Amino acid sequence: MTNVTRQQEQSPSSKIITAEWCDRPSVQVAPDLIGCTLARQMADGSIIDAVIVETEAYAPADPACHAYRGPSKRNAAMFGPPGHSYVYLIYGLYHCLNVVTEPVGIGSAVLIRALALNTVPPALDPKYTPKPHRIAAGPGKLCRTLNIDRQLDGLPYHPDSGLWLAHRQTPLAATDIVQTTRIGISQAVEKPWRWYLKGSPAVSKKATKTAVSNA
DNA sequence: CCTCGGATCCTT
DNA sequence: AGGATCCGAGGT
Repeated sequence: MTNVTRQQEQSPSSKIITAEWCDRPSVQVAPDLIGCTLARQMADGSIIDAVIVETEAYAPADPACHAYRGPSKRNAAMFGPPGHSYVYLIYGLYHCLNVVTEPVGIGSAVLIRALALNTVPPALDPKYTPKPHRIAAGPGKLCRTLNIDRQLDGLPYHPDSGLWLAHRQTPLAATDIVQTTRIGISQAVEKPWRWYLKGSPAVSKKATKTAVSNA
């Protein structure tokens, strides 16, 4: 914890993202998160921080959204306060990390799909890292790299949680963000609710392949 | 209960 | 194109 405090003092330009900032529709928050920082304090106390380079929005009336059919044990965090996490298990072996948006009672969130790491974690199995810049290029991969699982479900994004968000340190032009359709879903496939940082080598594989729009 | 399939990823 | 591997949702 003292490490975290010191780190914040050293980087006054990295302003923490608040719950209020996340209290908007997910389709607004998702593109705004591109270029922002996700930070994670690991078990050994070290801090990994990374630039968010790919996001997807999931909305209350969206059939692809886990909250579409109302609250359940799994998706409870989506109906909780904005600026908290929603972490779930997918395909029995990967986890996915979301930022909850909109007020309590409204089920919406932004899926973090890919990160460009500023610091490379020391003890990561080399067999998972043939290419260092792709270590977090996908929603399941980034959770594996940052050691994120359901223990972190429903926590506020805050240094005290060991997981937090910070605003962009430099402005990003709208033309640097590409908007396309979402990945891996079978419902509402036409909604253009995926955004990624143009030219980033860390966007997920399918995203690079499917890349269209903007120019 | 039982079955189906999923906001994935890696290997054939 | 298929397997790993768990569990929630929805129907019987």
